[in-house]
Amino acid sequence: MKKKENMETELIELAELFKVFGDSTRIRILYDLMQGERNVTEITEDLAMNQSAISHQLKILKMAKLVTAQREGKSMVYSLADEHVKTIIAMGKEHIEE
Amino acid sequence: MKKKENMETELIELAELFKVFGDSTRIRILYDLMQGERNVTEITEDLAMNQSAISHQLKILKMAKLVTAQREGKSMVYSLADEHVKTIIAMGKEHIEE
DNA sequence: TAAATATATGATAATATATTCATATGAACG
DNA sequence: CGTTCATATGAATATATTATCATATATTTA
Repeated sequence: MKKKENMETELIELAELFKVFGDSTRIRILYDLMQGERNVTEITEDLAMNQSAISHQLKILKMAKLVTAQREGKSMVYSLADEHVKTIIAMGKEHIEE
Repeated sequence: MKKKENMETELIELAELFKVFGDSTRIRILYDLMQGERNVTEITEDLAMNQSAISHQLKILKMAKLVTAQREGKSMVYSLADEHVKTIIAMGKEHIEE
């Protein structure tokens, strides 16, 4: 069993993680990336949103380690960081589809 | 494959679900209920918070169908609605513990 | 049925969050 | 090396969210 304080910290971190999933722009970005890697312009077009808004949200996703980025010439190409992202989204879907 | 609009709606619902998990008070309530059912007073004591704050958050959890409530005399006893809650939290933990 | 206990609710204030606009930074290429 | 294209960033605004306070509602019991 963990110490009470550690548990509290862990729960706060958990909430912070889920908070990242809890925004429709960010979820749409993640879903877009589930189809394959994309640069910022492509994501901006796919979501039909402001480029700056997308960049701001990508930053949050990157800080949460849900996506990774690599430069390719002038563009930055984003991808999902790992399989957990897909699993977490799949779990959420299951709950909704009841 | 789903229609584009249905997908959008589903993603928005997903975001709304995760938003519910994305608050430390609510996550702490869920974790508390993972140990067993509790009435409002007990939750209030376990989290050492204001009773009204707890009630407000319980309402949000109930609307999201993450918890259920039943009256027992003067108290309302809350429980986790289903196993998905535990699974989703477990998935989140996995991502964090890397 | 009045008092006590348990919970819920509405309004308010404080805080957090997302989007937009303007602009900065960085890379490629003539 | 100046221009163009791609992305990031900071400030400002608008909106959403949370906790608290005061109080209402509901149940039990003296």
